[in-house]
Amino acid sequence: MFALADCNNFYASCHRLFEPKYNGLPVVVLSNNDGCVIARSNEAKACGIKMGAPFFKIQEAIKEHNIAVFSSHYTLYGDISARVMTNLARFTPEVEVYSIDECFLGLSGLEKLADYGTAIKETVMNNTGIPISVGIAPTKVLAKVANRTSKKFNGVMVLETAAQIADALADYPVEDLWGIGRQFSHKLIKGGIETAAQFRNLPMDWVQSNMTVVGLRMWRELWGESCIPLKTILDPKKGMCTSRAFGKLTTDYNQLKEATSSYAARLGVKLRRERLCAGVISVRLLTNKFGPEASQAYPAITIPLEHPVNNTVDLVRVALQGLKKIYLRGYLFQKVEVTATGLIPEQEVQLNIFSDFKGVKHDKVSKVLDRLNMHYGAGTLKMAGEGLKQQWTMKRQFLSPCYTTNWNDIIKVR
DNA sequence: TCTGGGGTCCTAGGACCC
DNA sequence: TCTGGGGTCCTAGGACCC
Repeated sequence: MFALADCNNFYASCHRLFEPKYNGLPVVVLSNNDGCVIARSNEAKACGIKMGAPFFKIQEAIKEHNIAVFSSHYTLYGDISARVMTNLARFTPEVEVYSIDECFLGLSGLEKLADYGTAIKETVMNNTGIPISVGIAPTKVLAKVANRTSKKFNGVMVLETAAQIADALADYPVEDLWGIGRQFSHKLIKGGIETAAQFRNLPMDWVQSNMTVVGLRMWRELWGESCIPLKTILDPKKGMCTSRAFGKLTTDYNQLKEATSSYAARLGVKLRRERLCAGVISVRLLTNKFGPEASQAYPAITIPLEHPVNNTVDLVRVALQGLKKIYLRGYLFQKVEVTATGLIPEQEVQLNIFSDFKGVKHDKVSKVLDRLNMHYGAGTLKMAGEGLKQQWTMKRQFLSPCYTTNWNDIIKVR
């Protein structure tokens, strides 16, 4: 049996944890650049605020219902997530942290599953203050169904017998199944398939040929056959990307240079943290996709490196070479993406007989950079090319204090 | 004015091998 | 008139996830 533990309205709950005056009131959390809604408290959902709604389109509702608004704050969520996961790991050695707010648990050999689920839920609430829901079932796809259904009741649901499963699937919307996205749900609903039960009754061949082996796996899981194992060991990463929309669109080459340098440097920090080196760097510029057709451009370049690296100096240099080649005058760019692929572990990097790699010095500089920034705070020391004014940085108008990452913001208890 | 960021997996098709 | 059979590797594109 599998359990899926899922934090309720996670980002909104994180903010409430430090500002309990918002308990019971509508709260929304915005995406980067305060672009759109990515988390809502139950009260905000009840006000009709939709997931993904652009912030500028819901101003009236915000005012009308007096909804509290927060910019997203990922360091905070990361810290709270770690607390939740640590508590979940006390219940079983079989743990798969599936996302920042979700965790699969292997519950093989256990009895009284409903009681166990309740114990998990209450422990996490007591120890972290974060409300969670627990769904328990023989497969991961069914555990997802159980979890989602549980939110309508008391937050714990076990689907074990064939009758319980059939009952839960009977009116479960097909588009809410794990693995059914926009495209497939559209196709299915057009064909009259609206519930999970109807989907499960489709012939296997149809599912296989229309939805590939991925769809078939999901279909089998709905019949109780476990096809998606618990992943307790993380796969090595295949790619790593830093991409962020600017606070303001720009045509200015110098601003793009600053942003590209800054994103490449950030990528370096992420690579070094995981002790990986990049063999290939890609850079892409993007215009605002909501703008008129004629103003669109997505120039990109992929640059194989002679020598895999993770030091900031080399990464920034290569990324800027790429930018120079792809830059187009006259387009209003909204975003730059810097991606690392061909990742290999640091200690497996081979010297290339034909390259005159002189990165050893740069590697040392990066180590010093990381140490200083760790001690004095991110951004204390950076490359000159990242710029001082940084007019392109993202908008975060409703940022909460850094309760868990800045001594000055730590919460005071009287 | 304003519309997120970071990933995974699968398939088809082309280039290449013997 | 007719033009093999098996592979691997890579990339682009499309689907999905939170």
